[in-house]
This record gives sequence, structure tokens and C-alpha cells, in this order.
Amino acid sequence: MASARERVLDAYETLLIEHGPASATLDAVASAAEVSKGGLLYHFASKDALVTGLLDRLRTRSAADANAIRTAPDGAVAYYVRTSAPGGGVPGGVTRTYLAVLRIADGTDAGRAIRDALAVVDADAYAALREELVDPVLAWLAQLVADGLYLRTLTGTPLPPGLGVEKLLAQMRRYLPVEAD
Amino acid sequence: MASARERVLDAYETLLIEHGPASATLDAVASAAEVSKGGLLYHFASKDALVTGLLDRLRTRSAADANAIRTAPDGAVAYYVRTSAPGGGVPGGVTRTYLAVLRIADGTDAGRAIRDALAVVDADAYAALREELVDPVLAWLAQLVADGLYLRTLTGTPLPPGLGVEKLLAQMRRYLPVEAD
DNA sequence: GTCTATATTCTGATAGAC
DNA sequence: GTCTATCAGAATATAGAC
Repeated sequence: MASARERVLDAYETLLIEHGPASATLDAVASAAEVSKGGLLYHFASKDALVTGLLDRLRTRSAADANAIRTAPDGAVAYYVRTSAPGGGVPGGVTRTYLAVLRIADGTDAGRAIRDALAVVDADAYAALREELVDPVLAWLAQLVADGLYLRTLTGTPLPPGLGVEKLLAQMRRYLPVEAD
Repeated sequence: MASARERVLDAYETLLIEHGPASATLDAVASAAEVSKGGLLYHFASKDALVTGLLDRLRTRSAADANAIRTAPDGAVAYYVRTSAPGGGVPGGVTRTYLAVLRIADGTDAGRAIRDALAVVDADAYAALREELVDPVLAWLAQLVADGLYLRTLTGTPLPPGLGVEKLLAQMRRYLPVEAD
């Protein structure tokens, strides 16, 4: 079994995504992670510390994912688009953590660290895409397409019938110079 | 001054976007709307009723916005992309309400009505874009670019230096057959 | 390191005056 | 239609046993 600390973060992610921030109470997280509330508070001394722990995980996974984008066999764009689509996230990847963190982002001063962490993920992915696509605006365009899929993943809206990710990638290859050299 | 009912919805939207769902308590909403908690509960008998009221507003504004997309002078794509970018929302438009509703969406049964309402907004905009772009995959591609900007608006991440919306539109016009006939 | 029990604060909602 | 006063339940966090 994974360490209690990792189990707590996994449970917090799942609750944030599936039941929303209001349901991600310390009680609920502890219960889902199969530890007591006291056990949870040993690893994360407060709810803020739990959030900080999730942000640390997000940064770590973002760096790893940027590397995966760079080394993807089918090219950076295809990898990024596929992993952004609903159901396309890889286990232990950045997608799930990003979606969880999105749910606790707000416009307050306290939310500043959260927005900064999300901005770093964006910048990491953009830098990785730029290594395949030299034109900055084109790289941004490709990233935005994938981020649009991300928004669908966030809302839980399934893809429209007849409109799949591979069809989208084919259209991008047809019109945009996004092929790896 | 706007009616108390509209002020309450405005205040609820603002609190959801700027301070997150946890801070959008009945007390806080009433205070921001400059009514008492009792006054709020006269117009919206429960928190669920407040959510339902916001979803009704979302659907109304989505229908109006779909019409604005169709009749935009510069074309549907340009309008949709511009209004999706950070700071591009029009007062009383669907953007702000959509961002607020996004913050209360979750994967539970109770959140089903919320996700459905968000899906309707997506479908409304897609249908409006399709009237300009006949190719379904191309229309979807254009929508995803705008939705990617939406995600940035949601996270509050400013656009990268040197990468503006008009540059993006120029690139889209260059590579994609997205020009209005 | 992990647990139970408790203190304190805050939330949604009700009751009833005006 | 709008207000104040109040309650029952839940939330975070602390204390201290094991």
C-alpha cells in the first residue's frame, strides 16, 4: 500500500474532482485515505498545509510531464492533446492533480500561490511544445486547442458524437504545420 | 438600483469567481448584495434555489450570446475568441456567469444539473459557430482554441508577453479557413 | 505515528416581528 | 418584502492517550 501521505493526497484529489471542494473536508479526506483525522493532521498540520502539499505534487508532476511531452514518440502536440482530452490522463500524471487544484483556485490573496502554481504548469507545457514548434504563436495555438479539451475534462462534458481526438489531430495536421520534423 | 434578486445573483457570481465557493456563504452573498440573510432567503428559499437561479441566468445568457456570435460583424470565430480571452467578457454576457457556475460544478448527482447547463452553453456556442464554419471538425477546433483562452480566464493567468488575442486570430486566419464568407 | 475526544467557530435554515 | 434572533449540525483544529 502507498504511504499514508500519498494516500491522503490521492484521496484529496479524488474528492476535489468528484465531489467538489466543499466535500473535501478533513474528515472526508481522512476517511477516503483510510486514516483517522488525527493521522491526517500528523502529516498535514492544517488544511492549508494539505493544499500546499497538493501544490508541491503539482509542480513535481508538471516537470515530469514536460519531459514526457518532449520525448513523446508521436510528437509533442499529439501527446499534449491526447492527455488533455477527457479520459486521456495517465495515472500519476499531471492531469488529475491539475484538475483538482483548479477546483480550489480563487482570486484571493490566499489563492495567489495556487494561481502561480497553475501558471507554472502552463509555462512548462508551453516551453516543451516550443521545442517542437518554433513559431511561438503556432505553439500557443496548439496548446490552446488542448487546453480547450482540458476545459471539457473539467466540466465532465463528453466529446460531441463524431468528434474524437484523433479526428481533431488529423485536422490539425492538415491545416497547421504541427508535424514533428 | 437593480432589483434585489438580480443583485443577489450578481453578488453570488462575484463571490464565486473572486473568493471561491467556500466563501460564497448565504451571509456573504447577502452582505455583498446589500440585503439581509432573511431578505435573500425570501427570493431564494435555499442555497440550492440560489444555484438553480444562477443556472437559469446562465441558460438565458447563453441563448443571448449564441445570437451575438451569429450576428457579430467581424465574424463568429473572432467574436467567440475575443470574448473568451481574459478581460474579453462583455457586461451582462455569458462569460462571467459561466465562470461562476464552473466553480460549483462537481461530479456528484447533485452536480448533474450544473454539468448539464454547462454542456448546453458549449452546444449553443458550437451551433452558432457551425453557421459560419461548415466543417464540423474545423468549427470544433476553433471553439477549442477559444475554450483554451477560457481556461486561462478561469485560472487568472495573464496572456504570455507578446502573445495577444489579435495575433492569435491572425494566425488562425492564416492557417485555418475560418474567414466568414 | 496513529488514534479518540473535545473545544470553538461557522453554516444553512427557521420563526416571527414589522 | 425585508428584517433580527436563534437553532441544529458540521467544520477546523487542539489535547492528550496509546
